[in-house]
Amino acid sequence: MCGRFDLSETSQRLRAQFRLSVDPAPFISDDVCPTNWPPIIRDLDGQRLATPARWGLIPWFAKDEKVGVRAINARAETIATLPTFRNAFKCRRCIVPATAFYEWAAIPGQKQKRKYRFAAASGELLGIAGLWDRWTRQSTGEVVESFTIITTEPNQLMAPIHDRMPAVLKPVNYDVWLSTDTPPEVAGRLLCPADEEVLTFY
DNA sequence: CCAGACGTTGTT
DNA sequence: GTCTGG
DNA sequence: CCAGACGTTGTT
DNA sequence: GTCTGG
Repeated sequence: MCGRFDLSETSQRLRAQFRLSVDPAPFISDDVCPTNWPPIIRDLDGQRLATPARWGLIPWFAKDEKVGVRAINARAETIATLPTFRNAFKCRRCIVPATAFYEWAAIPGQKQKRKYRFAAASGELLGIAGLWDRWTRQSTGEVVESFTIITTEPNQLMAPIHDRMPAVLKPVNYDVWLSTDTPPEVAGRLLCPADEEVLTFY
């Protein structure tokens, strides 16, 4: 699973690595949590932009935003059919940029879990597959954009630590993942566990 | 038919 | 123990 | 995901 | 909005 990550990059670096149309607003945190508003990457009106969204997807049909706290992750295996995610999977895919993500594992005999940090072996940013949605608060008309991180099976590096991992996209697939012209069944094939050599951890 | 849920993870 | 907030 | 709280009353 | 459970 993925419940915390690190995003500590300059706007210029974000723009370069994801070929954004403009520099995004600065955002730095080595401890991004659910309900925070990190930037997510989308293709909007022909531009590739990184703009803030709330972590924890609130489905457009939800009556209250509390629904979002339960949807910080979405299983790759079920996004095509679950009501909360299926429309987003068809036409609202995004990339969550991250310097690293964290996983925790219990250590036998110890009370506190150990935290592991996973980063790209290349030193570049990770592009994690996500879905987003737009929700309107009935009482005020306020529009809230939110997102979830897609998880998949662990690769061999992750397996000893955890039974799920975020779906890390290959840079060569960024365009296809973000394009609304890509059919969901094609997009779904991009959500496989990362190759072992892509990540390092400590 | 209406009412209520709509999710993942880890842990038991 | 379990829920809420970040 | 973890950290921190863990309440009631009356009013909208 | 749409599905599930009663």
